[in-house]
Parts: sequence; C-alpha cells; structure tokens
Amino acid sequence: MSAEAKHNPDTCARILDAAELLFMQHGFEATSMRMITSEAGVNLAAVNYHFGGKEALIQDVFRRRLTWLNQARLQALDALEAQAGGAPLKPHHIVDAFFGVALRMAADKLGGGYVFMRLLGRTYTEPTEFVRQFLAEGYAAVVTRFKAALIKALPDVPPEEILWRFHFMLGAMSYAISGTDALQLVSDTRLDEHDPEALARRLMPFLLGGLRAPLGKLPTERPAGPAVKRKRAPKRA
Amino acid sequence: MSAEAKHNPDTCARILDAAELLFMQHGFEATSMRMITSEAGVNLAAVNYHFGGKEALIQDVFRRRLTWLNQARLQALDALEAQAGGAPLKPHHIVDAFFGVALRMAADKLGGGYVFMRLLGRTYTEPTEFVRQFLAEGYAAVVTRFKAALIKALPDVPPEEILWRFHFMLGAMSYAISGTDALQLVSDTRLDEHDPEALARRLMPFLLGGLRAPLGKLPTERPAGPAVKRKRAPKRA
DNA sequence: GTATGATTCAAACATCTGTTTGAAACGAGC
DNA sequence: GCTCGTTTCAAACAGATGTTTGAATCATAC
Repeated sequence: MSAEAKHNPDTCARILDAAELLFMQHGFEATSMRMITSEAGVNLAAVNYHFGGKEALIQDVFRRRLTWLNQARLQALDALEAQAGGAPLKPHHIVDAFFGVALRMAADKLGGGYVFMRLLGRTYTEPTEFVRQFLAEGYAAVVTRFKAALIKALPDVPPEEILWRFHFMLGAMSYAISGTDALQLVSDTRLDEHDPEALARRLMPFLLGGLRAPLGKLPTERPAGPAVKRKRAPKRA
Repeated sequence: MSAEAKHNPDTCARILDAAELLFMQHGFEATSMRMITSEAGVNLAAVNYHFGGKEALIQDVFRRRLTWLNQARLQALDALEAQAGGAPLKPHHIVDAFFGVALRMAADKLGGGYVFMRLLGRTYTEPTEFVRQFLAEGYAAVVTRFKAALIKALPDVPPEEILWRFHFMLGAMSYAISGTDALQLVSDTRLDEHDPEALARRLMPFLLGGLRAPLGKLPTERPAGPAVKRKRAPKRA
C-alpha cells in the first residue's frame, strides 16, 4: 500500500528516501533490503510489512515522484496551449515544459528531487522488465501530448524524426543530470556544476539546437528499388 | 589473463560473448556466473579459471572492444588532422570521427559490436566504482584529443561549454544505441530502426545542431563581471 | 606406451539474498 | 486496570550468490 491509510508514514518515508538514494547509487539489483533498512534505520522486515516486497517498493519509489513530475509537465503544456489559443507553440517553450520542469525538479536537492531525477535517468537504460512497463504506463500520455505539440510546432521535421529527436533529448538530459559523475569519467577537469540554473542554461540550447537541426541528407547513391546492391558503385575518388 | 597466452581461446571467447550479451541485457549484478557459463556452454568454474573472477571478466569484456574502438577514433582524428595540415577541422568531421566510428561499430551485429555498444551505453549511467575508473583510464587520452580538436574548431564556444556538450552528445548517442527498447517505452509506435546508416543519419544532425547551438543567455540580471554581454546581436526574427 | 601440463568437471564452500514467522512493544479507547 | 489493532523486532527460512577444491579428462611430447 502506497504509504497512506494506515502504516507509519515516518517509517515509510524513511524507507523510500533510503531506497531512492541507494537505487540511484548502486542500481536495483545491487541494493539489498539490508542496505535499505539499515540506511533508513528501520527493521529488516519493515519493507515487506509496509510495501509488500522489493518490487513493490521500487514501484512506490517511482510513483511517489513520477506522477507529480508528469502532471507538472502536462500542466505546463496546458498553460502554453491555452495561452497560444490554437496557434503552434514555439519549440523553445515545449522543450522547457518537458525538460525544464524536470531540471527544476532536479534542482530540489533537499526535497530529494535531485536524487530521484538521477535515478530516473539511469533507469531508462537499465530497464528491468517490470520497471520498463511501469514507466511506459506513466509516460504514455505525456509523450503523446508533447509529441503532438512538437509535430505542430515543427512542420518541417517529419514526425518520425521528431520522435527520435525526443529520444535523443532524453538521453542528453539523462547524462546532464547524472552529470559530473559521468563527466569526470570523461575528463580530468572536475566540473562541479550542481547549480541547476547553470545546467539548464547549458542544456536547453543544446536540446533546441539538436531538435531544430536540418535533416540529414539521404545517401546520395541508391537511386531506386529496395537496396539492390549493384556492381560496386564507385564513390568520388 | 586476457584470453591470450595459454587458455583455450574458444572457451574464453564463448564466455566473453555470453557475458557481453547478458551484461547488456541484465546489468552486471543481475547477471550470475551460472547464467554466463550456462549460456556459454562451459563449466561454472571456467570463468574463475580463465579470468580469475567476475570483476576481472567484466574488465576483459570491455577491454576486448574498447581499446579497438578508441584507437579507431584516434586514427580517424589523426587522419583528419593530417589532411587539414594545422587548420581547424570542421565540427562535422570531428563528431563523425568520434560518434560515427562508434555507430559503425554498433552496426556490426554479427561481430558483436552492436551488443557491446549497447552495453557501453548503459554502463555510463550505471557506474560501479571499479568499472568507472576502468573506463576513465581508457577514455582519458581520447577525450583530451577530441576536446582539443573541438575547441579549435569552435572558437565561439567556451571550452567548458564544449566539454558539457560533449557530455550531452554522449548521452544522446547512448540512448540512440540503446535505441528502440527505451523508445518503445516512450511511445506506442514501435520503431524498429536497427539500420545503422539510418540511425547515423538521424543522430548526426542532432549532435551537430546541439554542438553548434548559440549559447544560452545569461540570467538577465547580474550586470557586470566576466563575459560582458553586449547589446544583443539580433538574429533573424 | 608413459609423463606432463593444461583444461574441464561435479561437488562443496561460506556468505548473502528476499521473505516469513511469531512473539514482543506500542498506543489509543474505554 | 484491560483490550485490540498496529507496528517493531530478532530469528530463522529456503534459495542463490561468487569462489574454491580435488579428482577426472584431454592433448601433446617423449
């Protein structure tokens, strides 16, 4: 049961906080119940008592913040569309409604939004089957709405291309939030950029630049037909 | 020992292939020795005999392909710089030397490059401590070289910004390769785009668009200090 | 043939995993 | 005082984990 009705709310919250942090740091499988309960300062059996098991705990960790995040995104989009009154939105605003909201949530270090967004970022590429399906349900409505808005806002970009670029943007944001840990992997200069404003100021132009980039050229050769490989098309040389 | 000298090379290769695949699918912690050895069709003790343990196996899984990948990247950059003869390279070519090489490796489905690139993509955000340090060593030289080339090629973008955008590009590529699995999470329309040429044609423009995007405006207040912003160069509306 | 070293194999190692249990402690209502 | 439902707790559960062991098998050289 999701931390309401009966159940000690303090114990539940402590478990959720500890699990969120440890899942972010070590992943689901590498985080044991004993790590969680000892970090939370509760008895080992508490997780099974309050949540029912490890899988249910994982889902509640996401549920606690993901519903809020996606609702905030939809509300931001609603506000934009209401203000525009039928006219296509500016890509800049759409991107901000989706990614800006997430970045501002990640800015909330004390409230735990920061930890959660990092957890969410790494969960995209580490999809345990039941977690993937769980995430898919929560995201279906949001992605549909934003995809439609982007298609309307970018009539020059084919819809299929927009979906891919959406995907690429998710990747860039995920890395942006995972942030310095992965960056120091890639560079000796440690960039302690945990200022969310600055991060948004870096990421947003990148996302928009990629989203509105001119389309890639089709391969010049291959004139017609389903990829019949002819003798050996001589390239320039 | 890294699959050379003594040791049955067939057994070692089968273990590496199985481990690579299972690590990509389930992650390191969730993949047991018994899964690996049974998938490879070898005895349970074979991993410890040939590699010394699970951690050493993980490192060899990466070593097998990562050194080749990064050397190919450096060679591509070498060729570009030799051809340019001191002149700054075109960003398009630098990006292709780094990400294009990776995408072409990912295109090698039969040779295992595809599985490996997906594994590598998800490993960035799932950094077990010892794996992170291991990756950092392999990447240090490459990133240094490419960062320098990009700084030279993009004099308008501050070096720090370039490093971040490098990071964002890594994220986008990681998601691009993790590809459809995460995308179907985000959309009902299944995009079976496993054609690497098409993927590169989608990703490259996105990366370049992000890399060359105009800088984000500083917060409007904060008048003085470094980076004095002059009036505001008006672009086309 | 035998001898030697590398490789495989089944079995067991201690330790950790998620979960369950039943009794103890708690807190409010009366 | 007592009772009742909720919550905590230490202990144990069966099963899986990575690793080790010592004998069996193999290949090769003599």
